[in-house]
Amino acid sequence: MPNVVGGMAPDRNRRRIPDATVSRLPVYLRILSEQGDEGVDSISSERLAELAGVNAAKVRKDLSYLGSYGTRGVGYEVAYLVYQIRRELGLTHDWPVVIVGAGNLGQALAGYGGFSERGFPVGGIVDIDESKVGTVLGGVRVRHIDELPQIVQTKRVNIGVIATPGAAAQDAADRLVRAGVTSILNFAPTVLSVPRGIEVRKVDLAVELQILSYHEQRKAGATVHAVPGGGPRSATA
Amino acid sequence: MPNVVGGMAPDRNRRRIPDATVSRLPVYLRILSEQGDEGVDSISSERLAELAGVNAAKVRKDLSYLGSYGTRGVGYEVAYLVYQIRRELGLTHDWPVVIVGAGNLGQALAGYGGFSERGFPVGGIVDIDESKVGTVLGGVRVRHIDELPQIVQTKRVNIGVIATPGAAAQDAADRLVRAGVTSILNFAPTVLSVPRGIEVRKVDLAVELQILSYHEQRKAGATVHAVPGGGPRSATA
DNA sequence: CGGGCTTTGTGAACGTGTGCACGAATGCCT
DNA sequence: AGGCATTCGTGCACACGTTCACAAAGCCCG
Repeated sequence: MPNVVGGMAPDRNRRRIPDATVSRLPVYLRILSEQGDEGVDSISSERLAELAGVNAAKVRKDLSYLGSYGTRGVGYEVAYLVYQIRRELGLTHDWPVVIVGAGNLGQALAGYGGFSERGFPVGGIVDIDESKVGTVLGGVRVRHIDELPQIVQTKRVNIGVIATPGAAAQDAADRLVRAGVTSILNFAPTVLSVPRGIEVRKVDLAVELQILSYHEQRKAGATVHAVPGGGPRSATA
Repeated sequence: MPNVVGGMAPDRNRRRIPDATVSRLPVYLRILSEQGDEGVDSISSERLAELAGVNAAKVRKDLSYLGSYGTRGVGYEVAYLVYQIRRELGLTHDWPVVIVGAGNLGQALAGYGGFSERGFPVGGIVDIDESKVGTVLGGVRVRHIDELPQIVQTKRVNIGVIATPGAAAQDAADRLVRAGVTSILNFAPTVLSVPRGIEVRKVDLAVELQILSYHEQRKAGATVHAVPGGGPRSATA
């Protein structure tokens, strides 16, 4: 593991990478992979920044956390950067995921090929509804949620995806945690409560749309000056 | 309740709400709506914070931006807060959306009822593939992408949803902007370049999974204990 | 009616993230 | 070989976000 770079403290550098940086590394990775495929083998922070839609200094600072060095006056070697980022993100091997919920979203996720393609093969899909069990989605048979522990163990699954209705999400999370999953990607519009050490990320469609709505409303409000009924008419209690 | 805030500047309070706060308001709104449905009519910042999984002081500061005041010693009136947040987020009327891309994801989005339910009815779905045109998804007929301007105009659409493959996303964005859309929700793994004033939000499955992967990899590296399913079986370098 | 209890609203401290600006390192050209 | 152009790495200042801590404001009870 210590691929020592000279006399500097080797692993000391591998300490905490800021969250903001971690969330940008996948973007850099995708761009660098594309550039690599196109035959580009060296890239400057400025070019990468342009492609990623961020500031060049930010790119350099982000990359500096990797301990992966570029060459001054030249830039970064694309292949080496790709390797470093993949390594830091833990993408040197596959992470099978298990999907809970075989409804609309679960089906779409299972059918979406980009999952396994990017190193996250669907190790299983489960649903609580007996009538869904047995159907095949994206080449994977839907199994009953009670089989979750078994799936997680045999397939060495660390990541669970919750694609249930909101009301069922907490139960799904509990089951996932009990089965041994330590990271959860939650598509349900619910705040999950999980034990310490379990990583949860939320993708909430409604929240995103409502944020956009806020900005739209703001634009509209700036234009329209005299809004009829501008104040709260009554408490409506 | 004296909801008429006497001498204070009324609309002066409509200053910029911090981004971080805007992104939490939808969460508060959902929780408050649920609480309201359950008959709760007053709630403290502490309780709301617990349900939202955040700090109580943060809740109070967030709500203070609304200019909507609680009652000291008591808490916030649920119905009034709901009204205020909905108003601030621009949710007092519907925002029809148009979906670009009738593939796997587009179909799932169209079929997902929660869209219209939450005030974002699907005003149209378009695809560039002639063979998809005419099929019906979630009660909406797929039309050709060339009809985008017409759909946007007649349905008064401000928000576009990109559900295309990555390679087609920039073109979709360009078409949406040309058609008059000013907010975009992008599901494609691509950094979009859009004119100033166009709001873009990104939902990237791969990025989320890779962030989780990072944390998993980190855990595995820190605690190397031989629990089955606990760590990466081999580094596979 | 006043004291005590509760809970808000917010100033201030702290932590995180961003962007500039510049020294340092490297390659290239003469 | 030396100078020049380029680009990285990073110290620093600033902006933004979070959390604490406490005074102010209201309710309740005796």
